[in-house]
Amino acid sequence: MTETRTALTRERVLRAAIALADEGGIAAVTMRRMAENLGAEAMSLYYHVSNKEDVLDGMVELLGQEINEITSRISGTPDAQGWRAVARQRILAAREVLLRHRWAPGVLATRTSISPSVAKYHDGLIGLMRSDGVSFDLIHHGLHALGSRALGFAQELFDPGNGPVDESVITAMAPELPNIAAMLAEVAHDDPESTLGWCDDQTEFEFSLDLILEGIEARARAA
Amino acid sequence: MTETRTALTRERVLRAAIALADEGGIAAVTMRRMAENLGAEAMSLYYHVSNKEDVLDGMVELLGQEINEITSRISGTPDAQGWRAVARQRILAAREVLLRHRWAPGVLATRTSISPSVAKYHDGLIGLMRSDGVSFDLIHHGLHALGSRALGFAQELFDPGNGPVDESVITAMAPELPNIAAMLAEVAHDDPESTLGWCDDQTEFEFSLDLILEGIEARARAA
DNA sequence: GTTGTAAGTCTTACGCCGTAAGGCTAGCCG
DNA sequence: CGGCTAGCCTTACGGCGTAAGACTTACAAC
Repeated sequence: MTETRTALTRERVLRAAIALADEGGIAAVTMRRMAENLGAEAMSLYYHVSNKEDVLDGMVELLGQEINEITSRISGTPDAQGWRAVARQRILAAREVLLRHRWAPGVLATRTSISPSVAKYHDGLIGLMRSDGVSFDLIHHGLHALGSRALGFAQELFDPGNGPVDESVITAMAPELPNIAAMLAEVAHDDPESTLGWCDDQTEFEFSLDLILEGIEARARAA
Repeated sequence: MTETRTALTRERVLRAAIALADEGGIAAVTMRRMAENLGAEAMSLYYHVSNKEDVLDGMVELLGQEINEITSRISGTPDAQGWRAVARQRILAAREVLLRHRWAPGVLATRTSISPSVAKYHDGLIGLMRSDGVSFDLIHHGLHALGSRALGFAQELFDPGNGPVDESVITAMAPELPNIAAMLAEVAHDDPESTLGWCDDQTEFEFSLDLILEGIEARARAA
């Protein structure tokens, strides 16, 4: 008569959250509803998840894993084609995942810490460009220009608020993120007196802005 | 002994909301706190504002006005300099306003309707480019590429969700927004069989992506 | 077999939130 | 004077995240 339910796990909790968000938007994700869908009580989730913010972090982490599973299969080493074609493919593949999880852009925009899987994704892009000879400095600016377009949508963390970049997160997992670590080592040293820490928002913004405005102008001239 | 307080108005309510958000982030904006800061009760606000969503809409509207007051003073007609220099100035000026209202990107991203003042701002940009001979088609793609960078930050409405663009909002105020109206008339007719309505997200995304990737590549070659 | 311990779950409760329903008050118009 | 309406308030409801702590099970040690 002992009705055995599948045991709760962090992953099951997060998958329940994602299922709810996929179906009803991020507002549909509440601790009570997650619990209900898992046949448990709201407070039981807190054993596997520290709070709701942790749930959102976890959703992003799983999302990143889903993206990496797909994009890692897109030729890590560009053969005949240069980095740009490969990057394009990966970004458009990531976009397809995002299109299945409409809640993701909004949630990504509110994260204050870096998701390991999302970091890994960017690490792959950096490695791709680097292997084709692009300088870390340009890669760095370029990723800012792409912004969240690198993840398949157009949205940028404009409001990090969290002060200087927490490099410890990156350096701690340097073995996993060799390219980010290498870039950080070089670019950070190149510009030690930056007013806003590693990434000067204003500088990055103007770089991107000019890149785009010039691109439009060039196309206008061509027409 | 009748203690006369300043009367509540929609504008005072919205300004209270903005003040709260400026100070404590968007989460600090609650009906009760707004009322308290105004020396009133929460439910009294509902006479001047239909609900909280309306408050957020109103905050964006005032923000747009603040931006327009500044950017409208930046040479509407480019003289010696081309459209690009003027657009750059306007966008960086808008950015400064955004930097004073850190809550704005996140709130803008969640709006489902178009704010008149923000529409007016974009109308100005369109007019600027058009007056310099850029085609509406290219302007249209270009604004998508800029995304929310046109407003001074980097974030794009990826998830309109609201289906096809509600053109009635635009056409209703065509006298106020001559350039948007003109662009819409031309571009919409140009591409009647677009699968996703007026703005094909995928097309726009790829246009922007290629613009940026090519720009990075060009700079890499130049280095 | 009994007991101790820890993991996992649940109960209860608190203070927030947005807002529905409707009451009070003051000024204006007939 | 009586009624109307604009403007503000009171009360209350159902939702939220989660703190505090009690219960239940499983298993190890004796």
